[in-house]
Amino acid sequence: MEERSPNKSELEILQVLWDKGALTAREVHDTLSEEKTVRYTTTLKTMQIMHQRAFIGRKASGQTHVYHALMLQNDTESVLLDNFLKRTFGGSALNMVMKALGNYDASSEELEEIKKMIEQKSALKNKKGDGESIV
Amino acid sequence: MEERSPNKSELEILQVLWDKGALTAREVHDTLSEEKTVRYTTTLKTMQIMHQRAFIGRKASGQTHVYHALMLQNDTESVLLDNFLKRTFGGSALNMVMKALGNYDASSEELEEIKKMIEQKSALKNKKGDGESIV
DNA sequence: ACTTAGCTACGAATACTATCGTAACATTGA
DNA sequence: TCAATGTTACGATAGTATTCGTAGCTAAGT
Repeated sequence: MEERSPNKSELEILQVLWDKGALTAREVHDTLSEEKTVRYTTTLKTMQIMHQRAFIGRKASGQTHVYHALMLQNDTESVLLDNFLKRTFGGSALNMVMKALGNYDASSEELEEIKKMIEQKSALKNKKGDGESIV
Repeated sequence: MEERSPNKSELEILQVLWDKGALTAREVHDTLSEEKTVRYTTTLKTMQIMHQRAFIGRKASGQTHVYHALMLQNDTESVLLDNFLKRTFGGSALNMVMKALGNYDASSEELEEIKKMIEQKSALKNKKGDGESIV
């Protein structure tokens, strides 16, 4: 089995593919180059490894390959979040959320969005508890 | 300069020290051993490196050393959170908080706690805006 | 035909992480 | 005294991550 998560540089590449869809190694590299300096063969090599690990798929198009993400962004983020949570906050999502809220400045709209989410979850919780037998 | 953050095993050790205060390598190792199997010299070696990196301090006590954390838990968690946020969520605390809320089951009390935090921040935001000149 | 440019494949160097074994020394108890 | 035990220090190894250079192939332009 040995299913693993993407490492730092692999994640960067996945994010480009999630953002822009299917791309050649050259296109991914050009995008990454806007952020950091790196050789083309480095990007290519990393993508070849990712292909081998089945993180991304590819289709031949003439002499080049067009790559696409095989991992879902949502799933990957959840796994990474869970790992990070365990590692850094002893698995307490509450602690992390509270710290995030404390450390970062959210706009009123964002705060409202989070509040809505919480009220929704609270409502669901009450509903569940209503008249249900104890399990 | 080259200030770095603790890696996985270093963080585990820091967490023990944060939790229990100043301890010998043996005591840290015994604590870690409850969770995973690892040799004593591995723990010691890691702590020696951490001492060299000034992550932890130590005082001689007879032939042994008593170690204590030099990094504050709060600061370290914030730095790690910030790194993780940038790396995985493109720096969007909102995205991460929403995903955490969606993925993990919080108790009513916890949801209430988060809600309180949000309302507090919202209030502060409105207050700030009130009658202040534009900066 | 030949040069240039772009592509893939892959070996290799480097750094970081994690782990362990061994040596050297001190302490303690029989 | 001496064997057993516990401690520090540190070299060595294995695995992972990251990066780059080179070789070989193909397409295109001249």
